[in-house]
Amino acid sequence: MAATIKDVALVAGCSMKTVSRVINNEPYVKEDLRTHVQTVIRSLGYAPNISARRLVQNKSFIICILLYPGFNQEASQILSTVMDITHDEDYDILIQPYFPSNKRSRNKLVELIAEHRIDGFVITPPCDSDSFLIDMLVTYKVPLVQINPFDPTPQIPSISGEDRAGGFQMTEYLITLGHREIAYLMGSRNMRSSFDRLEGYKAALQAHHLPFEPSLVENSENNFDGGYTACKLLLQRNAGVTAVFAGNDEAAYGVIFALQEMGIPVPRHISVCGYEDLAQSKKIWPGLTTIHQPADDMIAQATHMLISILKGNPPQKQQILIPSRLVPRGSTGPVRLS
Amino acid sequence: MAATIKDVALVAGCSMKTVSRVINNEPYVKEDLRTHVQTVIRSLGYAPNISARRLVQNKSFIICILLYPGFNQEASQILSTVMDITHDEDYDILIQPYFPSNKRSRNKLVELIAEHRIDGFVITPPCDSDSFLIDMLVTYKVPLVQINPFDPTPQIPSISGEDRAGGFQMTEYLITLGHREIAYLMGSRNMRSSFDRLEGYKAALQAHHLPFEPSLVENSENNFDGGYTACKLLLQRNAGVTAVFAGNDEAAYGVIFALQEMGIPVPRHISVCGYEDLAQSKKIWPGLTTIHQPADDMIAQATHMLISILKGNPPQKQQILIPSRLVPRGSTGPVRLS
DNA sequence: CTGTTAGCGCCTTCAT
DNA sequence: ATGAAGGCGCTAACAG
Repeated sequence: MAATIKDVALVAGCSMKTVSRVINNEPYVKEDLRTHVQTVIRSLGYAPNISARRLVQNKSFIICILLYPGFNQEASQILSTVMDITHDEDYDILIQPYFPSNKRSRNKLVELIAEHRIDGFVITPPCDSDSFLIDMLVTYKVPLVQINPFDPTPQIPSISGEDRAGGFQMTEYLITLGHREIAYLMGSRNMRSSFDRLEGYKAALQAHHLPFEPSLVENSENNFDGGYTACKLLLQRNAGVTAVFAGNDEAAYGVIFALQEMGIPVPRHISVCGYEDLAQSKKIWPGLTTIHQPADDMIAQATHMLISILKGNPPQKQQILIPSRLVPRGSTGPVRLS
Repeated sequence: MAATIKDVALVAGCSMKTVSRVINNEPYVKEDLRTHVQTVIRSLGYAPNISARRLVQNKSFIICILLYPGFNQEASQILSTVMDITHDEDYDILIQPYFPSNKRSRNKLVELIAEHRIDGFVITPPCDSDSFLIDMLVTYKVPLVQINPFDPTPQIPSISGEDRAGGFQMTEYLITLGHREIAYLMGSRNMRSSFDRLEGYKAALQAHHLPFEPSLVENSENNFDGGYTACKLLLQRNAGVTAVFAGNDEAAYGVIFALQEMGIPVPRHISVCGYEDLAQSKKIWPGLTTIHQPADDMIAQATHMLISILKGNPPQKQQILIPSRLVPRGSTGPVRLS
C-alpha cells in the first residue's frame, strides 16, 4: 500500500504533525528537520491522500461549472480555458449540464451540494433563470459567481458583458455602411443579453434618426437552426432587408447558410453579423463580423474569482463588466446601390 | 451542521450500520425498519458525505480524461458527451489537458494518480505517444482505456476507428467522381490514424490503377492553419490538383478558406473533404464531405467501458473498432471537364 | 519549534 | 437480521 503520514513520521523519527507541517509548507519547522523530512517523503514515495484531507477539512476542493447543453460551439473554448485553470489550481473543476427547471438537473444539483459538498459554483445563462438553483445555493450558503445573470444582485458576484453597448456598436456600424433595413434576431427570452442587445439596437437606430420597425425583429433560438429558420421567415416577410444582426455567432452561421442556399451572396446582397466571436468565426469564409465577447474569458474570470473567494479573498468589485469590442470581418459590407 | 449517519441512527433508534445498509441498498434489513430509516433520513435531510466514503473505501470515484489541448473543435462535442455521462453515473469526470512529454503535464499526472487517487483514465491521441504516461498508469495499476492508440496492446482496452477503411472509402469516392490528382494532407506523425488513412488512400489509388504521386502528399498539422498553409503550398507546387483530402475537418476548413481566398470555387474547381464529421461540418456552406467518426462517440464508449471495468465487469472485447462511414456533402463534386 | 490527542463520517469485521 | 468496535489518513487544538 501507499505510504501514509504515519510511515513518514516513523522513518523520519518525528511526529505526524511535523510531517504535516512540511507537506503544507507551514512555518515552525527547523530548516534541517524540514529537509530531512522531505528526503524521507521522497524516498518513501509518499503523497498525501486528498480524500482524507477533504474529509477532515470538510471541503471538497471541487468547484462546479453549470452549463446549458444547448451551447455547443462555446463549449470548446470553455473546455480549453477550464483545462488551463485546472492545470494550475488546487481545485478540481467539474462541468455539469443544467437544464433550467428540469427535475433531473435539480436532483443532480442537490446531490452535488449535499453529498459531494462542492465548494462553489459558476452559473452560466440561462441556468440562472431557474430560481430553484439560486435559492438552493443561497440556502446552503454555497459560494457562487454568476455570468451574465438575468437579475444581477449586489450580494452575488457576477461577470457580465456590456450587451447594450455591443448591440449599439454593431447596429451603428451597419448604419455607417449605409444599411437602413437591419433585421435583428432576438435570442432566448430567459437571457438578459437578448433584451439588452435589442435595446442597443434600438438606441443606435434612434441616434441616427431611423425608425424602429418591429417586423424586422425576429424571435429565434440562438443556434444554427434558429438562425437558419429566422432568416428564411424574415426574407419572406421583408424583402428589403440588407443586413441581418444575429443573436450570436452560431445563429449567424445559420443565416449565412440559408442565404447561400437561396443564392444570395454575402455580403454583396446581404450583410450578416453575429455576437460573441467564436474561434470558428474567423475560419468560415469570408469571416464573420461580430462583437468580441468570448464566453471562455468570462468563465475564466468567474472561476478565478470563485477560487479567490473560496480562499478567503473577497473580490474588490462584486460586479465586473466586460467591455464589448467590434470585430469587422468579411461578412458585412457597404449596402448595395441598386 | 449537516446530519451524519450517527444522527440518523440516534433518531431512528437503530445502529449506524443499519442506516448504512439502508443508504447502500444492502440486504438484511427488515422492510419496515428500512422504510422507517428512510423516513428519518428524509426528515433530517441527511445525505452521505462522499469524502468520508472515498476515504474509507480508498477510491476517489473520479475518472479522468486526458485531452490534447490542440483539438479545439472536437472539444465541444466531447464536453456535451461527458456531461451526459456525469448526469447519469456515480463517477465524477475530470477533464485534464495533457501535452505529451511536457514536464508540467507529467507532474500533474503524478499528482492525479498519487494524491487524487483517480480511479481510471481515458487516454486520447496523441497523449499515448508519451510512454511515461502509459508506464506510469501500468506501474500504479490504474485502469485505463485508450482511444486510437498508436500501438494497440492486447492488455490495454481500446477504442479505435477504422482509419484505413475510411481513407480508402473517401479516396475511392473521389476517384469515382472523376478525380485523378488527389492531394492528401497528412496529419500529425504521432498519431496512428495519419498513417492508416494514408495507407487507405494508397490502396484506393492502386485498386483503381492510379499511380501514387508522393508530391501530392503534404505534411501538415491537423488544424485550420495547417490546412490553410498546406493548401497554398500544394497548389504552388502542383497546379493540376482537383481534390484535396484533408487530415481532418478542421484542416479542411483551412483548405476551403484558402481556396476561397484565392478565388477558386469549391467544389466547382477543387473538391475538398475532411475526416471526422464535426457538428460544424454541416453548418458551413456548402457542407463538408467527410468520414463520420466522431471523437465524442469514441470518448463516450471508452468512458462507459472504463466505468464498467471499475465496477468489476471487464468488457467482452478488449479492442473495439468503430466503423467509418462516408458522409457526402456539397464540398465535393465531379471533376471539371476542361 | 515540536508532539499528543482526538476526532472528521463512513464502512468493514465480527459478534450477537 | 442487527449492532459494536475499530480504523481509513489526515489535521485542529492544544500542550509542552
